[in-house]
Order: sequence, then structure tokens, then C-alpha cells
Amino acid sequence: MTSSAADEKAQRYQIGEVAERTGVTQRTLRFYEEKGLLNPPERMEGGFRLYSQEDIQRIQYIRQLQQLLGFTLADIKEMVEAEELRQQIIATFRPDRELPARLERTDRIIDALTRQLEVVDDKVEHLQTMQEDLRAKLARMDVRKKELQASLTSQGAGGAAPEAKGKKK
Amino acid sequence: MTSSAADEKAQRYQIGEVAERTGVTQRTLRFYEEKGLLNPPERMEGGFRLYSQEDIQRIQYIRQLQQLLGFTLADIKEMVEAEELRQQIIATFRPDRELPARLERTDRIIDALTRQLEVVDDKVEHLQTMQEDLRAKLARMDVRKKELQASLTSQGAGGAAPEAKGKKK
DNA sequence: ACAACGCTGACGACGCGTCAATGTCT
DNA sequence: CAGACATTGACGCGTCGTCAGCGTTG
Repeated sequence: MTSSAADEKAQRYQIGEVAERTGVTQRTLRFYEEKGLLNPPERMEGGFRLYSQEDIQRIQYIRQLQQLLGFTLADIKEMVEAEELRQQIIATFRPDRELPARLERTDRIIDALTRQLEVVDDKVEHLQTMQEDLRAKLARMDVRKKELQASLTSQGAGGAAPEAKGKKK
Repeated sequence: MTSSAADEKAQRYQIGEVAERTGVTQRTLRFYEEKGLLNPPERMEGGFRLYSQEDIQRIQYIRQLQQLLGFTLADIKEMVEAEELRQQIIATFRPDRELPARLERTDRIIDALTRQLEVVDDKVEHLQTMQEDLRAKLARMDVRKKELQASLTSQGAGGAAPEAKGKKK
């Protein structure tokens, strides 16, 4: 139904659906466009934006860099451009002329990837520490909660403190 | 050298040193105070702020929640309050009266910790995926770079493309 | 012709950066 | 008293949220 078999790859989405699929607001999409993070999508006659599949991927990429890694949109702009280069280079049927220019672009891309990887490594490390911390704290609080609940259920009867036998230290 | 042995725990720091130690600006410290994230520190006669060791820990805690987990300051405010409760409860010599109130506070703390842990787990997962992605991309780009460099050094002689024999698939 | 959707401003909020004018510490 | 450090405004910026008024689509 949706695919008529004639137009295979020309799927376009309007802003509302893109917003839903990517989890960003329409406002944000227009803002990214305004800031040059997304190149202006096609439009319908009346002016409605029509996004491609690649636009959607790009949006998700931007969000990752922003939310997971905490880069600013200015940083991300550079990286998005590098990523675009990367995809072009990979898709390109290597015209093998202008080798120095290609090498330079390659370096730009490697720089961007390296910066990202550094941040990722850093965050993973910190987050894992935090993870263990939180698990430990949670475990201790759960123990406490159960102690409190025990004191409550057996309130009038036994005594105020139910011994809490397995105390550490 | 810094510890004179008389005043063990009463170390206080002015805003500049705190800023340096925690990696946030003085502006940010005043802002956090204004927003109720930090409770107003002591002051010297002239009005200079004097922060305690715990204040510093709290600032670092806030920064972690903000930068690593991406919470808003409003969220963080709740969590900081919960964390304060947690520390009080741990330090408290359990007055064992008002058990229901203690249980409620315990729940608040567990909620905060649980929320944090969810976010952390989520982020770690995404970041690890990203990490592998980035390493793979980087590896491929490095290969490409070396190919290009080889083409350059042996430019006039051998040929344009150095075969790139070990291509996967 | 109708609801649902999208368009472009414009203003506002959050989380600070960055002065400026003044006061305090040692 | 100098020079470093701190104080309270005030305005500005990045990254959108939100609303208004109007046009487009199905």
C-alpha cells in the first residue's frame, strides 16, 4: 500500500512525522535548519517541509552527539559536516584525482571521530563508577527500608528495634 | 602543613578556590545558591562566602547529575534534597520515633536513586554501542588514510590505486 | 468546507558568561 | 596603600518551549 513499487527510495516525510520518529519537536527541527545543522529540506508547493530518510538519520546523529556526549550545536555542526564528508567518501567511486585534498578531508573526519571517542570513553568510565555507587546506595537503602517496615508491622508487640542482626561493622 | 592539629574539620574555602577545585565558575556557584541548589554558605564579616567541605562535595554531586546524566537543575534540586536526607539518615543515631515519617523519606530517597540508576543504565548502554561504532569507523578511516598516503608517496611511480587487497566483502 | 497539519514571527525560560561599579582582605 | 579577591546587579547568548495569526493539505 505504502510502496507502489515504482518510486522505491523517494519516501518523504513531513515535519510532524519526523518529529515523532526522532523524538524532537518541530520547533527544534526548524531551529536546526536555521542554524545550518540540517540542510534545507525540500518543500511542497505550499511550503511544507519534506524530509528524506537521510535527514532523519542526521537528526538522530545530532541528538546523540548532543544528549549523550554533551557537545554544543556549534561543535556538532562541524562534526555533522565531517560525517557528511565521511559518507560521501565511502559512497564515492574514488575519482583518485586530487589526492591531497582527499587526505586532508580524511584527517578532518578522523579528528572529529577521535574527539567523539575521547568523550565517549571518558563518559563511560565515569558512568560505570556512578553505576556501582548507585547500586550500592540503593542496596543499603533497601535494607533500611525493610528494617523500618519490620519495625512497623511488629510495632506494638516485639520491641522498637528488631535487632537487625546482619549489621556490618 | 595545612593542618595545624587544633582545628581539624573547620576548613573553609572562599569562592575562588571552590571554583578552582570543582571546575565551575564563581558565577555558577552564586547561581546555584540563588536557585536553592546550595544552601547559603557562611559569610565573613565583609560578606565573602565561606564554603565547607560538604558544600564542595555537593557541588561535585550536582555537576555529575547535570553533565553526566543530563538532568535539569529543577530535577537536580529534588535529588540533592533527597541526598541530603540520605546522609542525615545515615549519620543520625536513629531516634526510632516517628517511624512512618522516616519510611516516607526513605522512599523519597529510593525514588531518586532509582531514577538516576535508570538514566545511568540507559546511557551506559547507548554509549557502549556508540563506542564500538566509533572505533570501527575510526579503524576504517585509518586504513583509508594509509592507502591515500601510500598513493602519494609512490605517486609518479607505481600506479594510482595500491590494490587495497584486504577488503572485507 | 472542515479538521488537521504546517508556516513564520515573537516573546520567554533555563543555565549560565561577561561586564561594570563597588567593597573587602592581607 | 596596593593588588588580589569578592559582591551585587544587569545584560547577553545558546537552545529551544510556547503562543498567535495565518496559510495548506487531504
